[in-house]
Amino acid sequence: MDTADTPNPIPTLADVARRAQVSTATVSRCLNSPDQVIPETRERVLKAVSELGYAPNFGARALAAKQTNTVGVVIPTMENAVFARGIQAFQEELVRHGKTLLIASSSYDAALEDEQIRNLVARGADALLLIGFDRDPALYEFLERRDIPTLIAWTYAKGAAHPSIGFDNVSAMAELTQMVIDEGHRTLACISAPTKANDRARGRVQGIRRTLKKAGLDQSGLTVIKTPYGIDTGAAAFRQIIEEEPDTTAIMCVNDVLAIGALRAAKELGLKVPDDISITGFDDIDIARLADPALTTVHVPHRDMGRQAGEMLVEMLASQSQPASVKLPTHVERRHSLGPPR
Amino acid sequence: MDTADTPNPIPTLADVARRAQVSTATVSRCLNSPDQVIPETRERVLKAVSELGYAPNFGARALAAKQTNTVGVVIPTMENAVFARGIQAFQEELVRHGKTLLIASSSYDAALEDEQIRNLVARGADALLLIGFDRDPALYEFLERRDIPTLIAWTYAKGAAHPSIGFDNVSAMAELTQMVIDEGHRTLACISAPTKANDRARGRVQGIRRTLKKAGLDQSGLTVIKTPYGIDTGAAAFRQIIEEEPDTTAIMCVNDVLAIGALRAAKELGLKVPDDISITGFDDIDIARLADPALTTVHVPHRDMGRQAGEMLVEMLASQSQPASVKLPTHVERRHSLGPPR
DNA sequence: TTGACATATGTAAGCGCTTACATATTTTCA
DNA sequence: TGAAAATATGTAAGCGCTTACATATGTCAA
Repeated sequence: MDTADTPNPIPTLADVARRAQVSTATVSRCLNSPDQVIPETRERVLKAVSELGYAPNFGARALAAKQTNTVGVVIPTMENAVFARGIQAFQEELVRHGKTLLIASSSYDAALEDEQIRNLVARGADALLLIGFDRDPALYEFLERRDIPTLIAWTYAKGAAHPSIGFDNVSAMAELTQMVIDEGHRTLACISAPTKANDRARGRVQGIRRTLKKAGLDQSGLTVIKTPYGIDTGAAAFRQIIEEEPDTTAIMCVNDVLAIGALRAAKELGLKVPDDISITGFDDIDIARLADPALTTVHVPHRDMGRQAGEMLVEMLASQSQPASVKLPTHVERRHSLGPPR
Repeated sequence: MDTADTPNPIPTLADVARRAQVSTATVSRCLNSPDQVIPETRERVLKAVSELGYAPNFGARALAAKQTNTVGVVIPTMENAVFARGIQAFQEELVRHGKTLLIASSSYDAALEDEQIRNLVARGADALLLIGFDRDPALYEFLERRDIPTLIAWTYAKGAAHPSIGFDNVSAMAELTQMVIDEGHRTLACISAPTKANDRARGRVQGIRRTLKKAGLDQSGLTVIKTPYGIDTGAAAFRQIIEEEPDTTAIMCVNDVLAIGALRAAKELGLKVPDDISITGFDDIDIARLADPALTTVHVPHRDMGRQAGEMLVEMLASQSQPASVKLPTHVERRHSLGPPR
C-alpha cells in the first residue's frame, strides 16, 4: 500500500512481473515466445501488461538480445519520388516479415551519409540498404568488422564485395542515347547531377559518351552541366546550355526532375519541344508522363526494386549468405519530348 | 599476450579503456564532455577509439543515460510528395540541432500507425511528430504517461491537448469552394480520401459542405466518393462520378494526386477540362503546376511547415513547455483546370 | 608548510532486458 | 507405482554504457 500504489510513470518488466505474480523471465517469455508459457499464466501476464500500459524498452532489449529486427536505410532525399517509391515498397516488404525499417536521409552529402550510417548501426540495425557504391572505404571496413549484411540498391555491379540490386545505368542510358542519335541529333548536351559520389549519375553520363564514341561522334565535345537535384536547377542548367551552346539540338538529363526543369525553361524561353529542341529524362516518375509534352525517358521499376531488395535482405539475414546481385530490366519510354533536330 | 591480442570483432568502451590505459568512465567522459578530461589523456583515448574503430552502442547508451537525442515521426506514406517534402525540411532542421530523425510509415493504416508510434517510443524517441489528430485515445494516454513531447502537423487546432502546426483545412477548402461557386457551378462532386482516421480529408469535405450551405445550395446532394490515395484511384472515382452523376460540372478533389487522376480520366473519356468539366486539387505539389491543364488548387507551404515543426519540437524538448499552435497561411492557386460550367 | 579547495581520474552501481541454468511440477510408460 | 522425461517457472548473470561518489593529485593563500 505504499510501493504498489505509487505507479511508476514508466512501467518496466519487473513491474509487470510483480503485478502478475511471476518472475521477469516469465514475462519476457510471454512476450517473445508465448507458447513456452501455460495459457493461464500468459493471460495473467498480458492482462498486467495492458493494465500497466507496458512497452518494452528497446535499448535494453537490444542490449540483452543482441538483435533488433531492424534494418536501416540511408537515402539521399525523400523529395525524390524515385527513392520515396522504392523505399515505400521496401518497407512494406520488411513489415511483412516482422522487421522495422529505420530511414535516414543524407541530403546528398557524403559526410552526413557516413554519419547516418554509423548512427543506424549504433542503433542496432541488423542490416543495411544503401544507395550506390561510392563510399569511404573506411566505412565499408566498419561494416565488415561488425558483420552487417549490406545490400546496395539503385545500381548493379557484378563482382562487387556487396550484393546489389539495380539496373545497368550505363547501358540503359546508352540505349536512350542511341535512339536520340538515330533520330538525327549530332550536337548533344547533358544535364547531370554531381557525379562525385554518385555512381548512378556517372554511369548515365558514361552511357552517353560511350554511345557517341561508338557512333563515331566527337564525344569530347559533349557539354555536361553538373547541378544539384531540383526542378529549378534543371531549368537554370538548360538556360546555360542554350546560351553557351546554341547549336545543341538535344539535351539529355540524368533524371526526370532535371528534365522537367529543362522543359519548363524551354517553354519560358519560347522554345518548342521537340520542334526546336529535344529533351530526355531518366526514371520515368509519374510526372514524366504528365508533363507537356510528355517526357521521353528510361523506365525503371522502382517499386519492384524496393520489394525485391526487401526480400533479398530478409534472406541475407536469415541465411547469413550473400545472394547474387540482381539486374532489373529497364526500357526506353518513348514520348513526345524527343523528335528530329530542327 | 592472450586476451589483448584477440581483437573482439566489436570493440566496447572497455576495450578502448584498456588500450588507452584509463577507466571506462574517462573514456565515456572523453566522448560526452571532453573538457572534463585533460588534453593528454583525451588524445590517448581518441587515438584508441579510432584505432579500434569503436562506435558506441546506442542501446546501452540510451539505457544508461535515459536520453537519445532522437525524434520520431510516422507518416502515412513517403510516396506522397506532400509528406516527403515536409519531412525532408523537418529533418534538415533537426540535424542542425544535433538530433536524429527516425521515420516510419503507416501506409494509411491506423493499427500500423499505432504500432509504429509505440515502436518509436520504445526505441527511445525523445519526442514525436504525428500527422493529424485522429488516433486511439489509449495511444495518447500512453504518450502522456511517458511524458513524450508530441507535436501534431498538417493540421491546426487551437484548444487541443497537443500543440499543432498546420493550416485550417476547412476554411482553405471553403475559400476554394466559394471560387468554384462564384464561377457559376451548382452541381459539385468531391473525390475524397477515406475520412475515418483522417481529419485533413474530413475537414476539406466539410469546407465544401459548409460553403454550399452558406450559398443556399443543397449540400445534402453533394456526391462524395471516398477512395484510397493514388492517381489510378482518382481516375476511377472520376469515371464513377461521370457515370452516376452526369450533371456534375465541377469535381473537387481533396488532394492533388487524386485530381491528377481525375484529369487523366477526363482526357481518356474525351472530356475537355475546364470546358466540359472543372477539376480542383489541394496541396499544390509540383505536379499540379505541370499538369495539362494546370491544376487549380490550394497552395500549402509544406517545406515551411516541416522546418517550423522542427524548430517547435526542439524548443519543446529544450524547455519542457507547450508552445502555441501555429496556423500557416494557405491560398488558392488559380490555374486553368477551373472555368465556368458548360 | 599546511590545510582548503579545485581538478583529474577511478570505482562500482545500476539502466531494463534476455537467457543459460536450476528447480519445481506434471506427464508418460514400463 | 515409480523413475525418467517433458514441461513450466524461477534465479541470477550479464549486455555496454553513464554517473554519483570516492580517491588521488596539484595549487594556492595564509
